[in-house]
Amino acid sequence: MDTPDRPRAAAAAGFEDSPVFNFINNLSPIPPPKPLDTAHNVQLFKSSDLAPVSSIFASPHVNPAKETKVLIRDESVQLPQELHSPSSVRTRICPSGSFRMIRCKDIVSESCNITCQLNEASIDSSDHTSNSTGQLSQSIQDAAGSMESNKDQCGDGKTDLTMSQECTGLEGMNLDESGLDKMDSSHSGIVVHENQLSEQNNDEPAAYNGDYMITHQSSSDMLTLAVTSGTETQPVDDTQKSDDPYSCESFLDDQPSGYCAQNSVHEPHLYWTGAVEGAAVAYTPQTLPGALQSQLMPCNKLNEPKDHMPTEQNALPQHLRGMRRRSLFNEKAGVSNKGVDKASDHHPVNSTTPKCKTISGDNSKPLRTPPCALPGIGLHLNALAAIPKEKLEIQSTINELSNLIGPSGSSPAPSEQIIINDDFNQTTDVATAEASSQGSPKKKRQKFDNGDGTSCKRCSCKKSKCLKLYCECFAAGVYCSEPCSCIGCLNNQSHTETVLSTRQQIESRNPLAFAPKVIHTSESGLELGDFSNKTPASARHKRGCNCKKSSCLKKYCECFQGGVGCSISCRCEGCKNAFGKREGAAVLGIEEPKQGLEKKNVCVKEEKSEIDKQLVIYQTADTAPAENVLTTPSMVECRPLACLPPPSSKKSSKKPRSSTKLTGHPSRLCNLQAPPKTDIMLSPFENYPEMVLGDSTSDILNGNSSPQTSVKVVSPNKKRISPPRMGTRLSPICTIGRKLILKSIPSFPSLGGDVNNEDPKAKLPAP
DNA sequence: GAGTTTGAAACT
DNA sequence: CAGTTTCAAACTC
Repeated sequence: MDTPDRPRAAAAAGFEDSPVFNFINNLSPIPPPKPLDTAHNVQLFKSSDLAPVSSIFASPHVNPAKETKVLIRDESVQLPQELHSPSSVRTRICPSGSFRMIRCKDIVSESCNITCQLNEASIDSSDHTSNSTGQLSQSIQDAAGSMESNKDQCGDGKTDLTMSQECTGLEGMNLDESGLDKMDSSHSGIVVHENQLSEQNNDEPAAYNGDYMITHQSSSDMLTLAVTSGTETQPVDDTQKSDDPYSCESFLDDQPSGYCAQNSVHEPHLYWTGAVEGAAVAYTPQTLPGALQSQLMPCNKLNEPKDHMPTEQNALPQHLRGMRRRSLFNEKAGVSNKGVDKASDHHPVNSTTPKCKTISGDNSKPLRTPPCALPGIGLHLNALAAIPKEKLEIQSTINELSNLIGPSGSSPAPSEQIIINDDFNQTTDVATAEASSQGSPKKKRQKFDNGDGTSCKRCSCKKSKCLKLYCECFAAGVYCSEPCSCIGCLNNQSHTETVLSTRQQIESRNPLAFAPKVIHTSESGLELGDFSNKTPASARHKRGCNCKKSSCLKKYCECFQGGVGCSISCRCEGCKNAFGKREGAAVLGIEEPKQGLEKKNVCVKEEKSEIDKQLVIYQTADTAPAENVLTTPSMVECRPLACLPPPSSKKSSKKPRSSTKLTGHPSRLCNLQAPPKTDIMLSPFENYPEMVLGDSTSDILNGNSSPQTSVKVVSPNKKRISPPRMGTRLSPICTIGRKLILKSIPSFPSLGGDVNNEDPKAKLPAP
């Protein structure tokens, strides 16, 4: 299977001659994932192995569905983390259906969550562990076997447990992905691995990575499920996800049914679900970042180098690894923190979170979810930033490989990845910006934001008792923790019921209230797709901002804070959002603030220069910033597009946007807007996931099913992929990859069935 | 660290 | 649904 694929890819890419290609051939005997359609892969993967596809896709509403979707995407990205992060662990679904709160535990966990979720969703919602294990056991075993074999390859010499694990994990990841999304898997998987590796070993030679990747791919086909399962059930590595002392601490695992609230990551269901999802999103980027980053990174040239995991990590026990990841995630947030993060990076333990107590189980202030949680959107960025150049390079190499390989198997994935990357870039940009901005003094407030708001936050609530959206912690679906300086805080474990009830109330008012504010995913692509094929940045502000004085150049602006450009849905005035002006709206003639587009139009260019400057500053400030710069341009280009389709609009205020989009893109929008809340479980987050994943999935699906998507596929450049980014780094390769991918994409029928876009949610029965 | 600004969230 | 108030973060000094 694989070998042929690779060759194909290589051939397609014309890399046959390339040493890399040769190397790959040599290294990876194992066939890459089937060329199955990415979508199919996903389905296959899940359906056949894990759970019925229908379950996954079918029910957008249900967390599972969403999760699955998310997972799908995330998997590619996140999986790697899972591998690393034991803590990550699994999301548990609280039998009770209660919410699960995410604790700071770590971003890692989040990422894990994703995986877990996927697993759960696909496999079994009920008992992830037991079930998954049972089902997965075989796959796992297989995977293990393959992995071992791979390990050798991977090992290059470095067969550390971590490595092996990673390899396994990676493989698993890949496999999963392959199963799910080959598309992503190829790249993402690889990337992720690299990232992971990089994390562990910053210095890891590219070669190693390459090997790794290669193995990946090769093995990926086989192991797909196994890995996943491994991640959850197994701990193969870390596994233990929860087991990891660090990772989730008792919360995750221990949490009895009741509220899992404490459970950090895993259970995202309600309350937390959102957070989790968000996290996923956010993290995704991080995790994804691996893949994405790799792609993006290369393109963007993230500078951050060293932050990633120190070589030490290799030696580090799994636990530590988990920590690392966390730290990475945190990094994201931490990126903002910068210096600190960097330091932390080296030492996973520290790194992650001072704020988020990773380990401590203080009741007084529950751990917060690290940036993790949300992420949505944000965290990822950090991760990206954190990624060392080396990694980038590696990634590039990987990309090449992936391109070669990927194409054969999963074209779509790349596109998605790319998209994701874009998102990440944005996020990263934001993060970097934030970091730069936060710079020194503000650190007090530093939150580990993902952008989505999922990150670990510190609130200072005085009157809201941390039970309102004013409270970032609450909004992020995390309990307040020590870092918080809140007064009269009820957002803690001891008031779980109150928290949940409050949350429900808020959700009842606004189902998307807890959804990440910014969606990084490719949604835009879909949405954009509606408008036009050209989708620029994937990330979009869910609701849109209403900035008047900040010109969308400050954190006051959610869009800016989220690292995304303003969209049509925004009602901002004098928008100068460096990540993308609302200009598009103006162009579209959609909503323009009173001030008028004219101004914007006129000023836009000038502003751009300013923005660019800012971006540059950010970049300079942070290592990663380079991305920003790179991205910005793309962003700029994209902007208009981005503006076009606001991903989702909350039901509440911003009518026009949502309406417009909705009409245009019922499928996604519907999901977003009308979150199907069947249950509490469904919580807004569900929507979010859909949003996030949905994008990817939907996109994929759409590609298959809907012409729009197809369009996307056809013209990747326009849509998701932001040329600039691509160009920045990998350009050649990346582009090639894209092309290949794109070509392949059409083939994917995959999810279409599920996704179809239509509103899955309606279908979702709800668990 | 205190005070101001800002815009989202909440309320009417 | 629109307008106002409340709130806490973001920002400035």
